[in-house]
Order: sequence, then structure tokens, then C-alpha cells
Amino acid sequence: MTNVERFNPHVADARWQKIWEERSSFVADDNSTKPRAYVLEMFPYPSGRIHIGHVRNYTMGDVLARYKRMTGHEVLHPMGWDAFGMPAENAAMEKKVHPGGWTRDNIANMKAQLKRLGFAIDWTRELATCEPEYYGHEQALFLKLYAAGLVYRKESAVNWDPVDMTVLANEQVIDGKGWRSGAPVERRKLSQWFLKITDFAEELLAGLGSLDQWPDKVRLMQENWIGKSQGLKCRFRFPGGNDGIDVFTTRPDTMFGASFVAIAADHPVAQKLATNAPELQAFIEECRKGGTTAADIETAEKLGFNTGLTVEHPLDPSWHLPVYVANFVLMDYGTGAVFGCPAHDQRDLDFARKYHLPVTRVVADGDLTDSNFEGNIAYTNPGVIVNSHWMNGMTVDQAKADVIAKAEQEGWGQGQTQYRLRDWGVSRQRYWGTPIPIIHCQACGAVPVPNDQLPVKLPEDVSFDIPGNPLDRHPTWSKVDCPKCHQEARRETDTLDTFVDSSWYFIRFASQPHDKPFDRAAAEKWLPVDQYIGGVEHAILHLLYARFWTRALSHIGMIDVKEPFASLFTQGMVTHQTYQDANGTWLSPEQVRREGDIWTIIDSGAPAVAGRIEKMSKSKKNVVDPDDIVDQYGADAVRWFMLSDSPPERDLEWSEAGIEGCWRFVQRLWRLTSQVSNAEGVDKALDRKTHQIIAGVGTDIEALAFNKAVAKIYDLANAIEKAAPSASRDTAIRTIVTLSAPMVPHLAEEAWTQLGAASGGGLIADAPWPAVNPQLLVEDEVTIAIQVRGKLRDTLTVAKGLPQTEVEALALASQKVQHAIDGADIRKIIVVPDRLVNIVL
RNA sequence: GCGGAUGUGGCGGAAUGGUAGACGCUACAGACUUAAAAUCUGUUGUCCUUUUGGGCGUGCGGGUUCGAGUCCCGCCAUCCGCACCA
Repeated sequence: MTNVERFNPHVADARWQKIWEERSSFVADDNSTKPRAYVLEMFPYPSGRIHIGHVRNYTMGDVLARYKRMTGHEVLHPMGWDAFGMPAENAAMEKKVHPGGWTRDNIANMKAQLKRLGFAIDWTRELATCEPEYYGHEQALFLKLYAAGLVYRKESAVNWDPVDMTVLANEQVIDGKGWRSGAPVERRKLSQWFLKITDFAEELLAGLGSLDQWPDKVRLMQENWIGKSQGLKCRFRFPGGNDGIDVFTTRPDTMFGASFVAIAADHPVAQKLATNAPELQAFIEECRKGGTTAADIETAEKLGFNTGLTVEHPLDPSWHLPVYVANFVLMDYGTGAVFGCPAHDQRDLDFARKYHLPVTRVVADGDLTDSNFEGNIAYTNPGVIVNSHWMNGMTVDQAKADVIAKAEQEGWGQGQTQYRLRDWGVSRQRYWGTPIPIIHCQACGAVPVPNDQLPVKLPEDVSFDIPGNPLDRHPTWSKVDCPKCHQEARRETDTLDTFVDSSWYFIRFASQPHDKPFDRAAAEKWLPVDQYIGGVEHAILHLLYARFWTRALSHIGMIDVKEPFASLFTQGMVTHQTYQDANGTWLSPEQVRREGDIWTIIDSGAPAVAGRIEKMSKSKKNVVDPDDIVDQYGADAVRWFMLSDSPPERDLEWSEAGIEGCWRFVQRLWRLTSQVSNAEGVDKALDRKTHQIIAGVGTDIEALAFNKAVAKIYDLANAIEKAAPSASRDTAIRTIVTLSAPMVPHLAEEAWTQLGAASGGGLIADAPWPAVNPQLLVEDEVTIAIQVRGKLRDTLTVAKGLPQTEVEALALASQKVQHAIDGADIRKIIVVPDRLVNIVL
């Protein structure tokens, strides 16, 4: 093939990208009458450079978007920037740059990087959450939710870093110390804004049932996060009084097994007692100090403090139980108090053994019905109720219902549904976020900023040379008059959690008027997102918040969409081999050389160790920069690599050999396009292959099984190369270019022109997906497997639809089969039409 | 601890209960070339025979079935998520 020039991506990529842009090829038409497809990948945080995970994510979405265009859809495939957040403030502190400038520079760089990959994106809808045109509308939505009673303010405990003077997220507290300052973190009470996501707990849970295009894993994670449980809330009264301690339990059936009541350190009763009990005060302090890491919790001893108080058992007021303050009871779940039934709860048992409390069996463990419970492993399986007066003999479920009914009838408790989900605290004491549009007035309280004063813009003149929230110490920004009474007042200086920004961007993509967040009718035309693609790390927070926000907007009548993402796909990571030297210092792959199974450091000749294949990370020096590989191989080879081999939900290992292979295939495809012969004649076998593969690739792309689609295209390429020139072969060549167009669009455009298919200057991006001739999908000859006792002995190629008796006869005529039967009696013969014959001896 | 996923050649992975290993990578051999690159043609699960064939093979042990990588039961390993949630 010396006479054919190579495909040169360094020229072709940019040329086609320019043409797509000039022709607005990928701008979505709101008024189109075609069926719609909204394809969305999770928008990136503008950290500065795109990484290979972005490339994989956006390539997948791009293939789907381009395929949908080719199959006659009006496609919305937008891109934007999740542009608020802490890294910009950290950069401001470290590099003395303004967060806005830093962020906008990063966006410009990353946009240029994305453009080099030739994604079919409607850039006219680009948005960045840090721009007032976006966050101003977010403020308006926030105030709508506020007006609807879905936003409130309450005192809440936060992690406070006393050096940086800021609130830290739980993830930023490491071993009880601030991740940046290293100072011990304090628990502080601050007034914080909350969104009432718990109002939607049941809806969000029930809604998961309708999301049948979501991974089960993600639905399950959300289900667990919402954490619905049902049980009894009841009061254990102080003797003789009406006051008492409210307790929530999912096991009311075990109430006769109770031996103590335990309350959280932060429980009001404990707090009150502690005011004149220094020992209890000290114990409470001790509880608060306890670590919150997984290891801490697992090894933490169950500790309690006997308050000396007793309470009456609701089912027998003469029976008094001691009240402990215990370190394993959480204030923010249920009522912050539990009754302990040691025989049937492991924590309670640990606690009871330590403090020598009674352990009474009330659920039979098989034949074990003795009220005295032995051992240190609680029995939590189903069983029959014993040692429980009138409940004896009931099942656990019967007893639960019975106790709840009794409690409700007698008025000391009621059945209750409890959720683990808490309201969403959205206050952040930071600069680089959406200002919360509220004004605090001494006289009027919290007053919403009037709509005509939105957006509340961030001030530009801020300093980051001292810790704390720059908005808080800005000399003038927070000083405003109350919109109601016009007295001096103060702006809220907290900003919104960035998860709020990402909770509605997909609506703004669908409709972006200047004067309101979105136009209802326009947004509803596109929504819900038909296919959402992103990392599984967002399985809970982002996806739950976005679902909540959409439901909240629906609740207040702003949009009639319940679930924002009809179909969700979570893609795997891109991994790469790691290397270390003898001292454990990480080495980049370019620093090492392989000789057989021995790895050496190129510079020094010292031995290197090939480590685990891990997610690309700077610290492990195994990153590959997308720009570098696009420089080297062009966009199409990189895109092809991202789609090949690994199923998209699994991790993909980057490899030099792999990308080389992709480069070779791009060239091979290019060479094929020069082989159009204008020969005549039909090659029926190739026609069949072509049409089978058209059908298969389409099915695979719709299922996001890109690795399988890629394999089928290879298969067709192999078949074309082996075929003799014919009209069929020329058609197959045109077809393979079309089929691969969503994956390698630059090459496909180039080839399309070369093939003369682009008469009139048409683009393959606008070309229709090839039609399948169903007749060609049906083989007229089939290969039938012949088994003897389930083992393959021979294969026969026969006409499709050959009658069973004839197939049987042919099978038995086979020498190999006769040899395998070896004269034995044939008990029966199973015939699966057109597939196989199994001779049973 | 709870929940979930995964386990197939040297590697990534294919396979509506019906011919296991498609397709790619690697490796090896050959062709072309002065040579290299590129390209092309083979071979590439394993063992025995080395031609015909045949045995064994989808983490392990059972089961259902004419037939199991696939379905059921019990283990093991790895990975992920959640976690003192009453």
C-alpha cells in the first residue's frame, strides 16, 4: 500500500472540527419535529486540565450522540463547567490569583482540550456555574423553594477549623484534625441553611422503582442512603410522671427483653443532668472526642454512664429500667435514645455484659427458649416469641404489629417510619460559591432578596491572605438595607454548597432564557435526560440531590418532570501500571524500561518494581495527558482506544501497545477506503456479514456496549479484506466507514469525501445510519453441532430449516458420530432446529 | 459487621441454557525489504498422539438438565459501597 498516503490526523482533525463548527452541525434545534435525544455527561470541574477519565466519559456520550443524530434524532449534547468550589480558593491562597481568573483560565484551557477530541457538542449552550447569568437564576430558584417552605435555618453542629477559621466537610477532617491546618477540629454550633430533602424521602425512595434504566447498584446505594425503617416510637416514663424518654425501635416485639434505656451524649436529658454532675460532663466530653473513622468505630468499646435515673417499662409500669448515657447512641437518628434488648442486639449485648445487666431471651433460637441467655453473640434471626406474656408463640412480625397496635390504643406510642436521610445542609462559609440571597434584619429576621435585585453578585475585591471567609470580612459587601423596613441590615455571607449548582444545570442546558432560570415548556421538550453518563462516585450525593431538586421544582409547579435522568450509566476508571524504585518512590512509565520480566530505571540502570495497575493519579506518576496522546496519535485513535476492549462500566487499562493497535486500525480503515474497485457482482456472504454487523453495531451502541461494537467493526474489516472485489465489497467499505463514524468521526469525514459519497458537500455527521435488510440477516445455510452425550463430535452444514428427521439421519451418518456411539443403544435424540443434535445413549 | 459486584487463555475480554475463548493486545514463525519501519500470511488454552484423532478445561465443591461459563445450593478469593442507624 505504498501508493496510499496515510491518514494524517494532525491535519484532518482540525479541518473537520472547523467545518462542523462553521456549519453548526451539532447545535440542537429547540423547534425540531424529529424525535429528541438528550445525551449528557456529567459536567467537569475546571481543575485546569482534562484527564483521561473525562476523555473516556465524553467519548462514550459522543458516540451515542452522533449515533442518535444518524438515526434521525434531534440531539441535545451540551457541555458546561461545575465552576465553583474550594480548589479555586486554595489556588487563590497559594498562587495569589483571583479564583475567578483562575477558574476562567482553566475553562479556556480545558475547552480547547475538549475541542481537539472532536466531540459533537452544542457549544452555544455552554454554561459555567460561577457566572452570574447562572447563579443568579439559582438564587431565584432558591428563593422559590424558600417561599414554598422547603428552606429553613437552624443551629447545627459543624466541624470548625480554628486556624483556617472555616467549616470543614467530614472528608476534610483527618484523625480529628483539619486537613490543611492540622489543627484539632472543634465542634461548633452555627446557624446553617437547610433544604428539606427529608420531605421527599418517601418519594425519592419510591421513585427509584421507576428508574429501571439505572444500575441496580446505584439504586440500592440510594435506597440504603435514604434508609427507611419502620417501627415503634414510644415513651418510657419517669416513675409517677408523664415526662420520660422517647425511644424509637424497629423491634417492638422484643420489649419484654428490655434491660436498660440508653441515651446519646447530646440528648437533652443527659445535657441537663450534666450541668451539676461533673463526672457525667467528663463522660460526655469523652464520647464527643471519639473518632469517626471506620476503624475507630469498629474497635470502640461500648461505654456507658449510669445516670441513676430509672424509667417505667411501658408494658409493665411497675418494672423499672436504669437509664445510661452511652457512646454508641446517636443523637441525630431516631429520638437519640434506645431501649436495650441484649439477647437480640449485638451492641446491647456487648453493653449488658460489660455492665452486668440482665440478658433475657424473648425470641426462641430453635429449641432454645430458656429466659436466661448464654453467650456473647446476640440472636437476631427470626423465631417464636417466648418469655413475653401474652405474645408467647407469636412470630416476630405478629408481635411487632401487636405491640404497635397496643401502644396506639393505649396512647403511649405509635408506629413510625424512620429515615436515615437528613436534611441537606447547604451553607458553606466560603467565597467561591453562589451567595445565599438572604438579608438578615434585626427587626424583620431573614428577608429574601427581592427578585429584581438578583443576582446577588460576588464582590471581586476580596483577599485571601488571611484565613476565613472573605465575604464575611469584606468592608462593604454585606452592609445593605433591609428590603422590608429599610433599616440597616446584613447580607448572608454563606454561599451555597456546589452540589446545588449541579442539581439543575441539565435543566438550564435545555432552556436558557435571560429573564428566568428556564422556560417550562422548552425544558419539558428535552427533559428528562435520555442518557446520563458519569462516574459512580456520584451515585449518592449528586444524583440524589439532582433528583430532589427536580422533584422540589415539580412540587412547586415549575416543571412537570419527576425524575431528571431516565437512564444512567456509570463508567469505569482509566487505570495504568505503576512503578516504584527500590525505595518505594513512584516512577513514571517513561522512566522505566522492560527487558523480559525485569524492569530497570533508564537513567540509572537500577532495578524498578512494576506495581499495581491503579487509577491514574499524579502522586503515583501513572497519568497520561490527553493532549500528549492526541498530539501523537490523533483524536480518532484515542477515541477508539477509549471504546475498545474493556466493557465501559469496568476499568480500562491504558497501555502503549493498545493505543498503537488503535492507531494501526485507524490507518487500516483508511487504506480500506482506497480499495473501492467499482467492480461488479454480488458477494452474498459479504452482504450478509455487512448487514449482520450493521444490526449488531446499532444494538451494541444503544446498549452502550462499545467494546462489542468495536469488535464487530474489526470483524467486518477482516471480512472485507479477505473478500474479492465486487459491488458488495464496495458497499461494505462505505458501510464500515459509516458504522465507525460515531467513534472515529474525523477519519470518517475524510473517507466520506474520498469515497465521493459526500456529493453536494454533505457530511457523514449528517448521513443516515445504514438500513438493515432483514432478509440478509437470515442465513440459508446453518452449521449444526452434533453432540453425543452432550459432547461435541462433529458439525454439519445443512440448509436452514431442514426437517428434523433428515437432520437426524445426517447426524447418524457421520463417521465421527458412529465412532463416538461405538455400537451403543441410542435412548433418544434431541434436535434443536438449525442449531444442534444431541444423541443420548 | 451489613449490602453489592466480579472470578473465562500470557493479557483485556466474547458467548438468548445449545460448537467456550469472537474481537483486540502480546509472543512466535514466515513473506516483502540491502536493512529497518510499515504492511501482509500463519500459529498462539492445556496435555497425550504429533497425521488421523483423543483427554482435560470458565475460582472450588455439590445439584438441576439430553446439554451448564450461563440456572440452584454451599464455600473461597478479590474489588466496591455503607457502617455503633436502634
